[in-house]
Amino acid sequence: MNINVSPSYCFGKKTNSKCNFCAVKLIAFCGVLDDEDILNLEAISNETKISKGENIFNQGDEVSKFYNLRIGSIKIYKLSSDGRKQIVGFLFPGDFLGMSSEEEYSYSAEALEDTILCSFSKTKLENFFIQHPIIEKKILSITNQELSIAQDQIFLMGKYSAKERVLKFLLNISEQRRKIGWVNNPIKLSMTISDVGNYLGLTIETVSRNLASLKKEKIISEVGNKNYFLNDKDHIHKLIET
Amino acid sequence: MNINVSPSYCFGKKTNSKCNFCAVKLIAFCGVLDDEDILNLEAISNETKISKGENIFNQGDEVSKFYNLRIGSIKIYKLSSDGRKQIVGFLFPGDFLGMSSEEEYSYSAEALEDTILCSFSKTKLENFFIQHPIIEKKILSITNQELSIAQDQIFLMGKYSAKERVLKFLLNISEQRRKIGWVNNPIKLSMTISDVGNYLGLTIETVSRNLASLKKEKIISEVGNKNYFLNDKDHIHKLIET
DNA sequence: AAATATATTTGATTTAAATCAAGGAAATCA
DNA sequence: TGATTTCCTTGATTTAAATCAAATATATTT
Repeated sequence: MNINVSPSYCFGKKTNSKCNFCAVKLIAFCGVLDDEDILNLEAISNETKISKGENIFNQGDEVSKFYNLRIGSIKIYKLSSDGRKQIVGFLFPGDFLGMSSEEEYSYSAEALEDTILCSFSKTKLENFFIQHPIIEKKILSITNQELSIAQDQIFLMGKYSAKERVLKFLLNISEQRRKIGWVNNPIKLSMTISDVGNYLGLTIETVSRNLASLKKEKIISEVGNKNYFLNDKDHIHKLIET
Repeated sequence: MNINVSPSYCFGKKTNSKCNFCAVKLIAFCGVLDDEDILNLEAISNETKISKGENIFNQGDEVSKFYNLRIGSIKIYKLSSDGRKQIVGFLFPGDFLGMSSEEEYSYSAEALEDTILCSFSKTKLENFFIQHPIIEKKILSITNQELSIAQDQIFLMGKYSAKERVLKFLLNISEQRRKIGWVNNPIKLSMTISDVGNYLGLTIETVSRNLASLKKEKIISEVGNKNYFLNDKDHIHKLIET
């Protein structure tokens, strides 16, 4: 006998709430809200689907919406007027994006795979912040975390060798997966080697060569295309001092 | 006849307020408060003097205080366990520091010259935030600005040549001086060339050589020790696309 | 003001990673 | 399914910046 527990058969307040069944509920900014407030937040949220390769917004566009990444992954990058491009971060389920200190988005955001986001009108979410200071506090905490990650990236680019950068990148992805409760070894990469290189301040060739060399040294294994297994995490952590 | 306008001879509410005579009042986080609230903030603030070369706090220390830089300048840096050091930012009058997403400071802060800060107990300032949401909003805006600056630095380290980095650094310092209403050309540097190199991901020698080459090309002039004049800002902006 | 220490410049040489080049593997499309 | 495009790997060569080395300038201490 099967007991049907699908949302439409449930009774009570939560019946119509998508948020209560959301996979990233506990790790996203909205996770600090109680059931009642989350319904109020849901009332001002929309679902946005973005196909692989499409942009969510572009650097310089007026900030009109904030987003929460639900399914998929995103690269955020900056462009200079002479056409140089630098990826400044990768975003994964649960991550918040779109906030800026300026009126315009300070970077572009592109989906690395078919992606689903919650979108919020900037003004509506800012009003929600006023009614729910706990959310603004959470956003501040998230922004401080992002700042810390960016500073770690500055460290990496200033002080790490190519091989250390590649290995640290794999460790970071693994750690991120662990944080959101996913399998964190092996890790299947959603970005291209070209994206990895761009992010790490290296060329494609250098990343490829260093991945090859890490495989040869049995520090990592490739267990399927762009699916990497970190063989001895303790040993790897000793290779990369933090 | 002289009219004495020194604080102690003034009448009314503002008489005992140091904040009302503070040089960075308008550019610092506290600038969003009205005269009454600024007195309440002053009540929980203390003055901290730090000598050149001394640390305000160290990476890993428990966060107990937040600071606002009043006079002087600061370098913030990260250390790895194997002793590598990377400067991740320079701070100037009006800048806020000490906030972290963790319980510990995520970087160390050292005074580049004799420095005076306003210090606030973490808990007292956090309580003040609850009473004055406008302040927390301002701090969020400042943190987003810092994040943007960090992302620009990632761009610089990933895509700029040594000469571009050095020139961009001088432009950034000049722009920062303009923002706080200081003379922004020439600019006297408070940090060593070694600090500049560390921050830019270059060696001392490379910075020195590139400064020499910029001088030879008449793009900049040194008008006193570590005091640089940017000769044609429009031209320089064309050299560094943003 | 001299002595010492620290910071900066300039030159010679090395090197890690970039660039140039070409073949092979995946992914996407018709 | 095969064709086409995009992505990745590996090798040869170049190069920008690091390293090594030594002299000079500036700052600090006695």
